[in-house]
Amino acid sequence: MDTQNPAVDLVLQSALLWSGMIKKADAQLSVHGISFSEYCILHRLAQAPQQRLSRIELANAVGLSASGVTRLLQPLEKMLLVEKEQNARDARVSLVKLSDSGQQIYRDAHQTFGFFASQFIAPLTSRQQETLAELLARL
Amino acid sequence: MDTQNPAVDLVLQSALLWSGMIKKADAQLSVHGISFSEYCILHRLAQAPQQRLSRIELANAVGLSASGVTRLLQPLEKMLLVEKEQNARDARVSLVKLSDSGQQIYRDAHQTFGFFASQFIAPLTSRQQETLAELLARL
DNA sequence: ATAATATACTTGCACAATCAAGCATCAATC
DNA sequence: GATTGATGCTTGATTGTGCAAGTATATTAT
Repeated sequence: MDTQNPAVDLVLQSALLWSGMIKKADAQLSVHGISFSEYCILHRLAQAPQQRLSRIELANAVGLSASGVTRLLQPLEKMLLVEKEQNARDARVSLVKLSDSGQQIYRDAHQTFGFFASQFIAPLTSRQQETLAELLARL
Repeated sequence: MDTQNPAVDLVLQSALLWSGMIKKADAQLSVHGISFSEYCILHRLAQAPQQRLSRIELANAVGLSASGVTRLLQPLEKMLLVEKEQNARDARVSLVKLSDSGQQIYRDAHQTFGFFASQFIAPLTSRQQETLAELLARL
């Protein structure tokens, strides 16, 4: 892992690292019956003001396209982890709300993922973890 | 972007950041007619000893499955950017070699990507870029 | 009020990537 | 030297995701 351009190496190294991370996370989360993307959705919803977000907000929050979110939500709705609601002010938006069972699944999955994430960054000291977070936040 | 578990936030933030990066890189590289994954393949080949790697080595280098590499190489072979060779010692392995035109395309794409990567990490000072690379290398 | 534009989705189609299964070849053991 | 197991790769079926186009609603300009 070394060449002419250090910026290229840094970026390629990172892409490889995080694609591997997602695969491992997927494996861990599969015991809860959800994928990494689905976990991201639940996580954002759980953090949101009323456990409620529009599909577009969700798309931005998890880095997917609008259609990606539409399709990702279909199974979650069928599993009843998530409910569809309307926005009184704007009939275009279709709000997504975390259901009670959704919250339960999320709590379990969050513990699994939290443990995984901690292990993943464990090679760094707390100090280094902070530094990393700060540096990434600037990009 | 803030919750209970800093490890979770760090990891989710990173995943989002790098998935966005790949999309932007794809857009930049499209002027050369190749995707980010294809650029990664060409890049690894260009760096390799004889511009030659087995498909498995390639898969590990770019973080894809073996079948992913097989399918990714098909268009590259048709475009004649890459050639199939045999390994005298082991008839199972099918080596991939960067062709002359492949090198040409790679050089162009590499310039584009190098510029993009530099811009991408430009918000950090050189010192910070080094720190980031070191931290990521530990993960 | 009407028209023009923009936003929030959804759907059809295409493509990328995976896994599981299979084939060919090599390596190790008996 | 035959069998057993591992490795390298390809193919079929499936899944995830995106883009382009379409619909419905909202907003802005006229």
